[in-house]
Amino acid sequence: MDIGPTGYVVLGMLRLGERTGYEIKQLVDRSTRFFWAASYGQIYPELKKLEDAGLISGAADPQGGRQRRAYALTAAGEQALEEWLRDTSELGMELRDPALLKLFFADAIGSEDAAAIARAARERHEATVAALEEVRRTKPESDNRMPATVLEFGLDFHRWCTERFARMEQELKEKD
Amino acid sequence: MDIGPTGYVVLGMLRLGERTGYEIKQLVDRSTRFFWAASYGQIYPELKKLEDAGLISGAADPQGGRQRRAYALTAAGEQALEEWLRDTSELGMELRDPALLKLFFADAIGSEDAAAIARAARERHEATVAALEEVRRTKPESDNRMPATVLEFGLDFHRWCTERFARMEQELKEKD
DNA sequence: GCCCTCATGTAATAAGTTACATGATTGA
DNA sequence: TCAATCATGTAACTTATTACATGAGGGC
Repeated sequence: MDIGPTGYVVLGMLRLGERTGYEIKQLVDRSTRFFWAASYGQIYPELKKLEDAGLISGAADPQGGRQRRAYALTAAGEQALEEWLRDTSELGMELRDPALLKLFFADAIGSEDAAAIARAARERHEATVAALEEVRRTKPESDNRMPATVLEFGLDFHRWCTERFARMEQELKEKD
Repeated sequence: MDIGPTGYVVLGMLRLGERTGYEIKQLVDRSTRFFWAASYGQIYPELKKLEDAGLISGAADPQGGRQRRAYALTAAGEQALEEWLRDTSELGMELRDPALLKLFFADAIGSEDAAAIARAARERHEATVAALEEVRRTKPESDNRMPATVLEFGLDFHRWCTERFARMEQELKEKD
């Protein structure tokens, strides 16, 4: 059996402590989402698969009449996670940006319209910066420092994009 | 019927002149690939779909006994392309980076191993910069300036990533 | 003769999103 | 009481990749 990156997201989140599928989704949404998203449609089946493989173990943990199943990393799961972390052979960043795609073809429209694409892209990155700053503001303390390190990378990344798109916007307006 | 971004890639490539599916794939691989990839498995079915919708028109154009079908943009196709280009409502950049994902969980491994992830990521971006510089070097002349504008963005982008990952690598090594 | 490029296409598979169904608890 | 949140799960769908099959032309 082989685990995809999304499986390791689950493993990684469980390394920080026992969690339910629901909690994993919450965590993903305010942390890895910006460079690796995951939906319920992936998380729940993945939990089942990982348990079958013995990498995690789940236990019913109802709160009142509300059903709840919390999972914990097994020793095998911890080992699988660490092995994956140490493998640097597949680290290709994948970018999908409809804004760059439209700009690529934007000779078909006026440079004012092209500038509007750059402006909209800039605004999106500004919004992401604001969202990440909010995440940083409300982040719980922890002895794990890497999440914060990656968060700073994300902030710098979207700030850079903001500025670069702003520059492109200006250049497109000038060449009118 | 609605067209996805990949359909517009086809439309956009055809706006530059008559092309076969094979040629579109070549073009994509040395231009939009860095922010929007497309495989034969998408391109050929998409060509059929777009022709059925009347946005492009194909004509058999065999070279000797070698079969060949060249497509051209119709007036309706040109209009559809321009409408899509002017719509700035869906410009969300999607990033998927296994390197950032691993770094996020890298508290589970030593900071030397974490630094190795950052180093590998940096090397990948360096390779991409080299690839893009090669593309720039061998680019044909054209009156369309936007492809070059986007290429410069891509170069700056991967250069920035190179430096930022290098910085992270250093910081991880220092905090040993 | 053989390999590479040109050229078209499909089938199987993988990956992921969206929408829905279900139901309990909590707080206003 | 009503909305929001907690909680689990699946089915349908979309999107895209990989691998394969097929075959002609050009250059060594």
